[in-house]
Amino acid sequence: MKKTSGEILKSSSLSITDGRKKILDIFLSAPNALAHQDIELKCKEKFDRVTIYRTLQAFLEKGIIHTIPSSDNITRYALCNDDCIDSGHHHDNHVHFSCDECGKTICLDETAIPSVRLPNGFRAHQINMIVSGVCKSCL
Amino acid sequence: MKKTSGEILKSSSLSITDGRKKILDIFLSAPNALAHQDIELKCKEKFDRVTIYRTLQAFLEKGIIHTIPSSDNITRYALCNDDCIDSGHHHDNHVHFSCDECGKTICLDETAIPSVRLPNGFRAHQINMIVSGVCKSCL
DNA sequence: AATCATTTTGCAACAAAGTTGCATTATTTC
DNA sequence: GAAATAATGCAACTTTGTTGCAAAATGATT
Repeated sequence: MKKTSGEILKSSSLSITDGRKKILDIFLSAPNALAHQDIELKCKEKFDRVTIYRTLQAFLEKGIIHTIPSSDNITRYALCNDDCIDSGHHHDNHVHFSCDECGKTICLDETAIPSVRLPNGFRAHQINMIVSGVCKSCL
Repeated sequence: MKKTSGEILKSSSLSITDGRKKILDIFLSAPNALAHQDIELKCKEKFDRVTIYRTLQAFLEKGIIHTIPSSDNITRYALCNDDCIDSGHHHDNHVHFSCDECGKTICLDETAIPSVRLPNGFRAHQINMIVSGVCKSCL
């Protein structure tokens, strides 16, 4: 069962403000990962740019959202799944997909990152896999 | 056998200039991936910032270098291997490693990206895998 | 529900990263 | 070596992200 923005903020011990609720709601209803700019556009003339930056920072620290690496150098954020929030530490072990057609980036929550054998002397802490191509909607 | 910067520029049909040779030499002797800023520092007071941007852009288009996605939002570039340059289209099918200690990013040329099965309706064109952790030198 | 301590927000100012147009200079081509 | 072409440096600008601080909102306490 899906939590509301207020509930998520509460369980992350963040004070509940209009800005945070609004931004979290945007994430909750977004089908894809969002860049800072996407959020800025959706909050047009509502909140300061700086507030959005700080809100995203706070969400990141609390593990509500995670960043998705990209070659185009735009930081995109997506909601972590519930398990991730509850357990307190991240295990976003899923593949991210970036569509060349529509430009959207989404989490393939059901697609686990396959394991990889590194050369001797390397210790892995985190693995990211970003697949680009054509998504379901654009095919 | 290793090509010189001049030879690489020639075979990519780029005119041979001091700036391009210098920047390409930096890549040829670098053990790790380089950000724009790294190059700027190594070219201190030699070339304009804009020239470096345009040179990197040209190298990218010719497939001499490739970008490496990162969560920290810094674009890093690394040489493509010879096969990649010769064949004209990229197949950088190797894992990238980013060290949390020294901050350096390197290509694990010998470590191929494992295949992954995407959900129905998704068509993959390119796959990136970035592993972060502790590298050989920092362990 | 009023008060007070604590957070959060908006503003201004700034820093860093990246882009564009244009005149000058260097490289190719013949 | 001269003409055509391409690359460079400079200035100006846009976008992205950060910091300090005063004003406003939130949460805890009574």
